[in-house]
Amino acid sequence: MEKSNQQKTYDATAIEKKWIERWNREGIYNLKSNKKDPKYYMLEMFPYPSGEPHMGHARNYVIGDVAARVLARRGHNMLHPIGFDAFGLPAENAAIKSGIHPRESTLANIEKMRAALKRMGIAYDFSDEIITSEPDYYRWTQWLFLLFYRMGLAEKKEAPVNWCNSCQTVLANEQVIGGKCERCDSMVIKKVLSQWFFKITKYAQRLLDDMELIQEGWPEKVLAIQRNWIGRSEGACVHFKVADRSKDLDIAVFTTRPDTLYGVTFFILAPEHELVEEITKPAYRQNVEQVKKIISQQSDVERGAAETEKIGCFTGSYVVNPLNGEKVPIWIANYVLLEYGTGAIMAVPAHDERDFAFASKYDIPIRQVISPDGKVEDKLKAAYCQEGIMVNSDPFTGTPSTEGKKKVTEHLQEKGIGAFEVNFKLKDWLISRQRYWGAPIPIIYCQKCGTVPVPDSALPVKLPYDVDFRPTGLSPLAYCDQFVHTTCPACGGKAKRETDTMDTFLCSSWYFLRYCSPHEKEQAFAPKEADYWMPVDQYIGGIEHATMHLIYARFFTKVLYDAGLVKFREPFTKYFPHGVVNLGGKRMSKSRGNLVSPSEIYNRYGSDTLRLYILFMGPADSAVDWSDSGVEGANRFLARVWRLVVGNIGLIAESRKGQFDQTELEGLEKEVYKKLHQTIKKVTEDILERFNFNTAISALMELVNLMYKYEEQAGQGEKNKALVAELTQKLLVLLSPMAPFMTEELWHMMDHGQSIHQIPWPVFDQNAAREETVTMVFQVNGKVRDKAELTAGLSRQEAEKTALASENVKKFIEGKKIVKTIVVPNKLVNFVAR
RNA sequence: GCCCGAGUGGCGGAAUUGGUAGACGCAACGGACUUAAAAUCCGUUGAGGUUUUUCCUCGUGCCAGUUCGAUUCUGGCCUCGGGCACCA
Repeated sequence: MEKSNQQKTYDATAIEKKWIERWNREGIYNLKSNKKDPKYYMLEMFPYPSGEPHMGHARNYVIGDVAARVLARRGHNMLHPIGFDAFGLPAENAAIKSGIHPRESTLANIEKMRAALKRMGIAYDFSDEIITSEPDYYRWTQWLFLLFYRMGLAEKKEAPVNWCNSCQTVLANEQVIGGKCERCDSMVIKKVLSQWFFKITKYAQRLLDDMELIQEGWPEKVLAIQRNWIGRSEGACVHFKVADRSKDLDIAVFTTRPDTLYGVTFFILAPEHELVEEITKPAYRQNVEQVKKIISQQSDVERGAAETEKIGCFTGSYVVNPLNGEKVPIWIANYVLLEYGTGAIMAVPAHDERDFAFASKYDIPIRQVISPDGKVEDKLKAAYCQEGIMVNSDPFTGTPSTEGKKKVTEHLQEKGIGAFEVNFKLKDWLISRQRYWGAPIPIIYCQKCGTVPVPDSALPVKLPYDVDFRPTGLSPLAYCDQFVHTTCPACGGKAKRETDTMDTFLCSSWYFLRYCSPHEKEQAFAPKEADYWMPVDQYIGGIEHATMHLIYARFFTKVLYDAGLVKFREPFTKYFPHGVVNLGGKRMSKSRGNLVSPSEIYNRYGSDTLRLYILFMGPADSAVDWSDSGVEGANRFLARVWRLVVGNIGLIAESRKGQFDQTELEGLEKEVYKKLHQTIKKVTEDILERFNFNTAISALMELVNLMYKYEEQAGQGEKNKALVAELTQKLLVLLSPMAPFMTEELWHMMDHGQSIHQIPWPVFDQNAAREETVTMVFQVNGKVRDKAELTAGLSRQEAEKTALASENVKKFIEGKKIVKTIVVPNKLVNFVAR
C-alpha cells in the first residue's frame, strides 16, 4: 500500500500544509464549469487588507465557501471570486507613523491575507483576484466617475459638510455614526467647503421602489434600515410671502400637515438660513446675532437631540399666511435645520410637540385646528399630533384631517402657492476626500475652460508614488507639483488637477462587475460576461454596510442601467448578513484586548476545526459568543470521525468494488443506512435553502453517533463491509465542504485518485430514507398520555383503535364521554373527553 | 418617540406546514479502560413530586385570546439588541 505510515491520530497541521500546496498546484478551485450549466454567482464582501483576517472575516468567508462548494458540486457553473478593497485610511495612517509607503504595506498585507485565506481552505481562484488600489482597477473607477459626470450626476458644490478633524478629511453622511466618525470615532464637525457630490438623491425613489425586486432575497431588517435612511415623507410645499416689503419675497416650507395651515401662529427660519440677514429688522439685529452665536456653538449632536432646550428669537419681520392672510412673526430657532426641507418651517404649536414647547416658552399663541372629536377645547395642555377633524379652519372646518391634507394642498395648488411634495432624508453622497491613498478624481481646472474632465484616453490619472502624505487638511496631492501642474485637455493651456481623491466606497460600488471579466483591458467590464454572471445570486457580508456599501452599490447599478451598460436594476438578488463574533458578550476588538484570531485557532487545532466551530456555534445570521470549549468540541468531533474512518480503511479498500443490496439490510444496518439518506437530505437542504450550517453539522454528528453504535454492535468480523464503505465515503463527501482538509486526507487514504472536492454531491434516495414505523402520540384533551411505535401509514380507524386500547388513555377517559377524536396520520390521536 | 428583530435547560442552541418542547454540542456527574492521569468509550442530566425501569404536575419573557392542541397564530405588556430621530 502507498501509505504504510497512516496516522492513527488526527494531526491537522501536517495534513493541512500538504493539501494547501497540492490544491494550489492542481488549481482545483476554479469552480467554473461551462456555460451550459446553470450559473451561480456567490460573493462575499471583499476585505480591506488589514493584515491578518479577524474572526468576522473568517465567518464571512467560511459561510460562503461551504455554500459555494456544495453548489459547484451540484452542477453549477460557479463564480466565486475574491479581491481586496485596498485603498483607504488605515494604510495611510500607518504610513505616517511607520514611514512605510501605503502601497508597500497594502501589498504586504494582501500577501498575508491571501495566505490566511488559503490556510483556512477557502476555495478561491486567486488568478482572478482584483486589487482596487492598482491602476488597472482604479482606472475604471475613474472612468465611472467621468460617466457620472457626463450624466450630470457628479457635481462640485459648496455645502456644509461633515469634517473629521482626526482623519483630516470630509466624510459622507453615511460615514457619520451618531455624530462620530465611522473610522476613528472622533466627533465630526460641520464645515462649509466646496466638494464633489454624487446625486444619489435623484435615485431616492427608485432605491425605494426597486426593493420590490429584491424583497424575496433580502432580510426585511436590511430593507427597513435602508427605508429609514432614505426617509421618504409625503406632504406639501407652501409658499409664504414676507409681509410689508416693497419687493416680493417668498419663502417656501415643507410640511407633512397642510391640514394644520390655519393653526400657524409663527414661522421659523434656520439660524443659518440665507434670508435671516435680509429680513431681520435693525431693532432686533443685536439680539438675533447673539442667539445665532449661541446656537452656532452647539454641536450638531447637541442641537439634534430632542432633549436640548429650544432657543430662538423674533426677527422683527412677518410672513402672511397664504390661506387666511394672517400676519405671523418670523423667528429663528435652534430646532430648525438648514439641511432638511427648505430650512424654514411653518410652526403649528397646537399640533406639533416641538412648536408647542417653543410657543409655551416664548408666549406665542396656540390655536387648535385639529380635534379628535370635532369639539374645540379651551386650552390645550399638550400638542395633539394625531389625525382628527379640522376645526377653526373656515371652509375646511369639519373635514377629517386625512382628507383635509389633500383638499388644502389642492386648494393651494389652484392658487399657485403650493403643491404636493415628497421629501427625503437621504442626502447627496459626498465623494471627495482630502487624503492620499485613494483614486484621484479625474478632473482638471483650466483658467480659460473651467472644469474639464480628463479624457478617457488619458486614464488612469495615476496616483504619484513619492508624496508627503502627512495630513494638513488639504489633500497631500496638492503639495505634489508634478501631479498638480498639467495642461488643459481642451485648450492645451496651463491647468491644475483636482487634488482630492475619491471615497473608497466608490471602488467597492462596482467591483462585483469587474469580477465578471477581471482581466479585461479595454473596458471596466465586458458586457457579455456581466450579462451572463450578474446579478450576484448570493451576497454575504456584515449588516453594518446597510446604509453605506449596500446602498451605494444599488445606486451605481441603477446609474449603469440608465447608461445602458447593464441590463439589471439590482446587483444582489439575495443578501445574507452574517452575525458578528463576540467574546465575553462584547464585540472583539484590539483596543478592548478581547481578541481571538483565526490563526490562533488554526495553528492549534487546524483550519477544519476552526471552520467547523464557526459553522456550528450558532445560526449564521445571529451574533454569537466565542467559546473555547466549543472549539474543543468541534475538534473532538473531527477526531472521532478520523478514528472511525481510519479504523475501517483496510476494510473499505477491500470492499471498494463490492455492491450491497439495500433491500437485504436489517436491524441496525438498515437503521444506519436510512440515517445516511436522511442526513443527505438534511445537510443539503440546511446548507442550500436555509443557510443553517449548525443544524447540518448536528445531523452529521447524529449519523456518526449511529455509525459508532453499529461499530460497537457489529464487532470487527461481522461488519457489512460494503455498507461500511458506502457510509464512510458518503459521510466524508457530506463533511468535505466544512472540513476540506481532513476529508481529503482520509479520501486519499482509501486510494482514491481524484480529489474529494471534485466528487459529485451525494444524491438523496427517498426510498432508503423512508421510515417504516412512526411514534404516534396518544392524547386526551391535548395532553400526551401514551406513545406507541406503529407502522407508518396506518389508517385513521386503526390508529384510533390502538389509542383506545392504551391503558393510560383508558385511565384518563374513564367516566367521561368522548365528544371528538382528532387523528393526524403518523403523528397523533387526540380524544376530547368531557 | 417611530420602525425592525429577539427572548426556550447551567451554557450555545434545535423543533422547516399549529401536532412528542429541549435534537446536536458544551459544561457537570456516574461508570469502563489505566498502576495513575490524560485521551477514549458507555451512560445520566429542564424543575418539582412520586408508588423511583412507574406515573403525575409545572415549564419556551409576562398577561389574555383563538384552537381538540400554541415555542409556533392574534391582541396587550415587559426586557434586551439594532436602525432612525427637534426630519417639519
